[in-house]
Amino acid sequence: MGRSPCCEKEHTNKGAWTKEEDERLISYIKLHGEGCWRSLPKAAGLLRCGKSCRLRWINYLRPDLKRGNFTEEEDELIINLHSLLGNKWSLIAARLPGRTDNEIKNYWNTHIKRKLHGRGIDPQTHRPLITCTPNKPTAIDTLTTTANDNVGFQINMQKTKKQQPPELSNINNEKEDSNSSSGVTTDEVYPELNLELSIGLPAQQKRIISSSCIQVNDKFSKRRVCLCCNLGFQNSQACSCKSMAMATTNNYT
DNA sequence: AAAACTCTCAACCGCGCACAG
DNA sequence: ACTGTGCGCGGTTGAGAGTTT
Repeated sequence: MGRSPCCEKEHTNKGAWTKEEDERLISYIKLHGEGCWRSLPKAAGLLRCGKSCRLRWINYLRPDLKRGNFTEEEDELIINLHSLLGNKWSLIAARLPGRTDNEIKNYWNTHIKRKLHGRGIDPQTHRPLITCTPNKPTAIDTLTTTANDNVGFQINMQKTKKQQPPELSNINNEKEDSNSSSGVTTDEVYPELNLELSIGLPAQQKRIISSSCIQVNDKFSKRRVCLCCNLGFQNSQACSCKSMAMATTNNYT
């Protein structure tokens, strides 16, 4: 059956917005308010997809947007929030008035990542890099990131009703401490932050065997897979599983 | 001067979730 | 319980600006 398209693509403009389109959108939203994005383009006389209108408004035309460079304080706030929330750009943006998720995401990818690498910190894990060269993450870093992000932790964020601020619960102190390179918690630096977060083990599907080994239970088989071995680090310092066989997809039931 | 290369960021795309019927 | 619709999110792309050769 498939999903119905969000708009009739053959009758919509794409690419950069013109001044006239911006003005139409602004004046329509000033008159009628936000919302009902699907029907907005037609009502506003725009040959645009509703999603495109929403994005243009939220990321560029909204009057409360703070344009211009990020301050040092904003930088540090983003870094701290990212260490707690990961790539949850909308949650991060919700705590930076006047900034959009898209803006923060772009800023993260173009500036902050580099900044953290310069400090010797892995931007994904917020842990010190184990580097061969000063600024580049190694395969081991990638491995650690993969294991921690995808297998080791599952971040549970309780979703709430629309339009309400997200409710996250119970910051895991252990994680926070390990991520805080200065030893100062986010609570101390940003007491006004309400970051409720809980972290738990992932459900049944995958289980950590050792730091680099995961157990994968899928509908075909149960098997152990060593990420180190798969990346060619078997029998090295990076790999402690001492079992090349684990790198294969042999069943381990 | 211009070609090649790099960087930035606005915009697009596809997916998942919530909700109404 | 199921299905369709709309919205919002995160990842990715690509045009254009800036820089280097």
